[in-house]
Amino acid sequence: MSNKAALDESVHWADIHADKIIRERGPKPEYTCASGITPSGTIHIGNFREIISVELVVRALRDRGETVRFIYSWDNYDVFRKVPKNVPNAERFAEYLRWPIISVPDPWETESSYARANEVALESTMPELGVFPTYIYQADQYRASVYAQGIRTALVHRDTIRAILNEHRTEPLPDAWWPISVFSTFTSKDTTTVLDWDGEWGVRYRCNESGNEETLDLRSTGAVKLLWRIDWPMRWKHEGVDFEPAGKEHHSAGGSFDTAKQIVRQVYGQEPPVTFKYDFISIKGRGGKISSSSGDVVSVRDVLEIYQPELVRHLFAGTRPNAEFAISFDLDVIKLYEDYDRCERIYFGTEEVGEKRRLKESRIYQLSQVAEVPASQPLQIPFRHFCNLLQISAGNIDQAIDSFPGTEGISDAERARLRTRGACAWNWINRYAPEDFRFVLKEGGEPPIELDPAEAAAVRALTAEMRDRLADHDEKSLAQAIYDIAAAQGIEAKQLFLVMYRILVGKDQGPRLAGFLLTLGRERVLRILRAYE
RNA sequence: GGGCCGUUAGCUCAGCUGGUAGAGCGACAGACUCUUAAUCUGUUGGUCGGAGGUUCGAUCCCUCCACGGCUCACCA
Repeated sequence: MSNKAALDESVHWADIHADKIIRERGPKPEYTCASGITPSGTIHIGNFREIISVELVVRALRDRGETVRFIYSWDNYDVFRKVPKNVPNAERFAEYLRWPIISVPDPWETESSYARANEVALESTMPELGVFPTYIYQADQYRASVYAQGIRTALVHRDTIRAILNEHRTEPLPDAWWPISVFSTFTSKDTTTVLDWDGEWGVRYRCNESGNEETLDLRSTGAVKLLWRIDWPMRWKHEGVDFEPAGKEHHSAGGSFDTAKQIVRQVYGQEPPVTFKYDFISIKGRGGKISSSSGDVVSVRDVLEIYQPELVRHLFAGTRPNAEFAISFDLDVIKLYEDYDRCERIYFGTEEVGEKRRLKESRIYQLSQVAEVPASQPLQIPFRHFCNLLQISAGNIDQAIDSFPGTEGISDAERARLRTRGACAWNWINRYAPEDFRFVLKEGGEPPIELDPAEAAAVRALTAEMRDRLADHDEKSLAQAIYDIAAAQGIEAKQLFLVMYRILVGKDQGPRLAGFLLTLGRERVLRILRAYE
């Protein structure tokens, strides 16, 4: 599947777009794929769709032998417009309104700025997901006057740009409109009025609060910034962007992508990048869109605590970008882990499916890998079973792994992956699993529960079975033995199950008993049952 | 008002460049004298939103319409 023919046949959206980029942009020694966002709030899983979409296309291009530059632009020179709800001491932060977010202190007091805090939260999770963009910080770029020429070009074509923007506006932009904003060197705020431009590098403005006026040189100042709708096409030109997707809010006629396309052509003399539109992601059970300003968001880290990295990639690789989907933390988690495991078995041929399905699933599996595809099928511990093993081991992940048959000889890498899955399973059990899924194993020192004579005899018989003949049993035969014991004592099997669960976990139900007893093992079962012998 | 997307079995959705439809779940039946949306087997199930058009042939292309949703028109 890694050969070229298979890639050409692939109908995966990442491959289709990779082919489209090569076709439309022509052969290039290096393709630039861009992504970016404003770190003006917690970066949530919806924002992540931007990065992962680019990542998957980048992967597809590289699979074709292309060299790719993957850039991620943080617009940390954006304006601090409102104080998010999740910020401590919110009232204290009101004074920073209209400052560039890179100049707003970190409310959590660990990073150099509010913007940086949001950036770090995301950047720190990307390596786990196998995503390694080159980060570009807009504030650094502007402050170093890297975009001076791009700004000047926008000023030269000011009328063209205004006309383009006016095509879709209700109110036309005024004559005094300029494609730039200025951060006052007196107050740090963007509450300024551009007064004039000298036709070269000089921009004169007035600080609305202090009343001061000043002329800045674009080649040396960092205070002048392009407005968003112009900043975007300017950067396409500056970075030579070949591909950049965008959220659906940008892709309507008159939206920012639409006007950026015209501006990059008419002002910067370059063709707009290949693109596609991606839809929003919602959170199942919470309803509605994710709002980063409300503070109640699901971050990438939150998702990684329940879904191992391959699952996260699988979620996005397996869904068309223009389809909305809801991420969920309920019982769906089990199904999604099962889906991933099936996808893996299909890739390795241990589960038979039709050829079309196999090709599709195989490609999704490849794209879901954080690094290289494993050489052989890794050992799978089903998520649900893992949850049971972990509860038996009271959360000891290695112990849970060791109790699973076949884990003796696994490689370090394989064990590492299982550990990650185990951590997710344990988090899920403790935070999201329905009560029915949870249990705490008894130790054996508790006072015995009351049993009638028949129940007591059945429990004794089962204890003896575990002590003397466990080695003879597999799950099926042990299950049969349980029935036989119940029948011999004249009680319903159901009653014996109930009693056993009460003894073992103090609840009326639990994992399927025969398998459960086998997993617990002779020693452990006998310890819990010793008061009933 | 502009633009985009969707409308396929009860539900959630697949259906590459056109050759009269598939999966999972559900429902129903049976099996397992046990259970973690239990598992297994089988059955059921669709005028592919509507009307035209192109074609030997359209779920798939074109036009129009209906319904649903999103988005832009302020900022980013």
